[in-house]
Amino acid sequence: MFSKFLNLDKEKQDRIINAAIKEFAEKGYDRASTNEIVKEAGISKGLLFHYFQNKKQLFLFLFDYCYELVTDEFYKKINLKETDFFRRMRHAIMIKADMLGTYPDIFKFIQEVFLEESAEIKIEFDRKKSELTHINMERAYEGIDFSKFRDDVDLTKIIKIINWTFEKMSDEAIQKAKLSPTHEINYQAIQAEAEEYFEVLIKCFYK
Amino acid sequence: MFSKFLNLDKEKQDRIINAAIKEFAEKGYDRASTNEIVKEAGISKGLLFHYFQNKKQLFLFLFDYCYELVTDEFYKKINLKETDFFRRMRHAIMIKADMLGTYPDIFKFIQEVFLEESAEIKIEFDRKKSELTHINMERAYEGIDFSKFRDDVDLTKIIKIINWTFEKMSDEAIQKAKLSPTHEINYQAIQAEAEEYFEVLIKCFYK
Amino acid sequence: MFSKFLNLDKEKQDRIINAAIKEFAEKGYDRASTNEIVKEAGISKGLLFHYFQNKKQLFLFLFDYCYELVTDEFYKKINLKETDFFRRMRHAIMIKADMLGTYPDIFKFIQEVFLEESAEIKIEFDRKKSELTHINMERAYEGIDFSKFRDDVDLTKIIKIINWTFEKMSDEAIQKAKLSPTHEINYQAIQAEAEEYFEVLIKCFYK
Amino acid sequence: MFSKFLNLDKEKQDRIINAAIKEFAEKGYDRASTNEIVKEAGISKGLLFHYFQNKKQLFLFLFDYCYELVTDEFYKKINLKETDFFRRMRHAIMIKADMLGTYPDIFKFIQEVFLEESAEIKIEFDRKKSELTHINMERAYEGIDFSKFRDDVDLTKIIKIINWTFEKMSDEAIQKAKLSPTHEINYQAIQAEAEEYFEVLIKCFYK
DNA sequence: CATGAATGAGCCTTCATTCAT
DNA sequence: CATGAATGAAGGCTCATTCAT
Repeated sequence: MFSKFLNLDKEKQDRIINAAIKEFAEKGYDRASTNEIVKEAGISKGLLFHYFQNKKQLFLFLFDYCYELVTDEFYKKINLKETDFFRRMRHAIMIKADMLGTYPDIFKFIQEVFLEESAEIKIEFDRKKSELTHINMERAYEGIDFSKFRDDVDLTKIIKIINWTFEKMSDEAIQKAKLSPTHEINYQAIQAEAEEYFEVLIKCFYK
Repeated sequence: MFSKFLNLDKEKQDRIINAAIKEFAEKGYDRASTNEIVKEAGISKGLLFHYFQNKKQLFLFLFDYCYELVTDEFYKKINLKETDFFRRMRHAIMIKADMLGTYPDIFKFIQEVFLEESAEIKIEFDRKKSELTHINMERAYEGIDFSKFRDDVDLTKIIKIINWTFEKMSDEAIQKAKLSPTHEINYQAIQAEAEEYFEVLIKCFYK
Repeated sequence: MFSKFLNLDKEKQDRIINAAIKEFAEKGYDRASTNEIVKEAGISKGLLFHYFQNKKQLFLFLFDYCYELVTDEFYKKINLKETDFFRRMRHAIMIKADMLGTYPDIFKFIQEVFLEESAEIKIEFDRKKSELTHINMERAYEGIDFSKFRDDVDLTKIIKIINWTFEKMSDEAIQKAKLSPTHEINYQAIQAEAEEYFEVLIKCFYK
Repeated sequence: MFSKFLNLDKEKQDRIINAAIKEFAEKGYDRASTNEIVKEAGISKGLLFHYFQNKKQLFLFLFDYCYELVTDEFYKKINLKETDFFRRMRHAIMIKADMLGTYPDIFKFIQEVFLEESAEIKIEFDRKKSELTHINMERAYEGIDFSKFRDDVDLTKIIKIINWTFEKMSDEAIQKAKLSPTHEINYQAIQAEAEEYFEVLIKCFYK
């Protein structure tokens, strides 16, 4: 599919990828301009469409690229030896926060993908997005000691509730950041808040 | 502000409102075309801008319109005499599911508003959206008997977790519907799933 | 032609005239909006077109109105007993400067008329404009003692040169004002400069 | 800035330039339609904005283009060896009259620029225009023998008066032409009139 | 492989003018 | 007289995509 592009020298690939991610992250799918992308990447109009048939394909490629990059990085860092659910989750959250600092554009792009409702894009992405969500946390449960959870209720439901809690918590943090004057996310505050939720969840869901 | 428009005969108002809601719901703010709206509404280009100064104002009006309609309807139906948290919530979910069937475009539009990231719209809407979210459920807690909840953990956190759980559950249902061939939401299945979560939550969060 | 309009009560007439002059003065013929005029005048769209068939007729009416007002005022004030050409001219310049302070919109409007090149307006106004120019100064020569001018050259040419000199001088002053930050015309400086030109012209053109 | 455009083959450049100059000359900045320009030039809508970011930039380019063309041509033809002020000026006027015949649209466009009051254009052009005015004649004074002028009055004022005289004379000629049925300028008549003014000015301003 | 000129439909918005009330 | 809803052509401009070179 994108083999032509992948045969390019890495430096040019990166220039194009970064330019495209930045533009999509900033403006969203519809408003993103291929013109701006080629200008930023320093390549010609035609070339972009030579490698990626059209805007949609480019977006699709970028999504897969980011998906892989983020997931790889995450699993390289996560400690699968830690068997306590909450300690593992705490670590995962810290890793995510860290990556958000290292690859802000990529995260903004991914966030953009999740918010993107552009009709042209929606259907084919919805499956991908739900996959990614599942992986985001659930794949990370390898080796977890689930026996600590109370066993009078359905474990999978508890896990879902916990995940949803932290997803919503981070959504709220992003939302709050958007309303603040600096638009900056206060990671320390999030961490602190997360700890408080950890406490509640442990009390209610552990034996 | 929109007094000119509101003095129109109801039938024409509705034609315009419905056409606009449909277009925005389908395509999102950026891609929605005022051309399509006037064509669907059967009015002239100029008239739309006679009533609503510009696209943004139209969107704003529509948001307020839908907000009011949905909220009014909801509070007319909800039984504030029911003091049990989970029974009240069960009722609220049923009402919402009902309204989703009655006003599908309006709900799609509201959902669109919440996903909307168009730079032109974002800032002024973010506040409105967060207000609406708060109201959506929290205003509905009037008269609730909170003494039933365990008191070894922060009550507000529990409430948040519960709300988030049902929000995410319904998000997932919508998501699932979009991936199905008919795009139809299976309300019965949702109801059943909700009951299962109710059970878990009651067990864990009530005394 | 405009008898319908002239039968209105004076107050309404004035509201309309002032609103229209202001709009045309500010934006020029093309960019001036009849919408703004009716809004400012507090009348309905239809009424404006009831009195003045269309935008062009309104502009024409306004021109005649301003022309008359300015000329009347000027001849009321000018002292025709003064027979010395330059003293008379000095007085005329002072009167004009005065009126510019009293009726800034009207003067801006007249200036606008002179600069207006809008194809729709041009032809029918060119004659009027050249008439007005002639009157502006030349009608004011009644009773002037032209015997003071040297008689080895054509008197009419001298008069033209003198008029042109002061016209261009004031054009330059307006131009200079436009380039300054405050956009304000420095009348004292103009007066002073005029005196210097008077001196030159008297030396060269009087016997 | 306009390098894209300047790399085009000359023939297409000319088609665009001529179409644009003609449209602006005829209708003025505001009323000029980019639609008309592309139609006349036989190019697509997009292409015009590919070369010139927007209408204003196009106008700016055209101004510089005309300015250069006219000035270059003028200084190629003027004889700087002639030291007599009035003989030099007579020559300059003849050259200008000549050029007006060769490039009527360009001159109409330049005249248009000078009359242009469109708010969008005004500020950035006012400086340019005043520069051009200064150059128009004053740069042409190199090597002039000013000792022939009477020295009991300020020389710079005399020069101004002379320039203004010929500027106004030519304005009047253009004005007269516009009122005539054929719209044609009678160069012979202008020449003759100019000679008469020369006589007056020489008598009054030379020693 | 690479360029960037060229396309043209589509975008939102403005506007003078008309006409039923 | 007076209103203001209604019209629809025209405005400047953007954009993904194509194609001759």
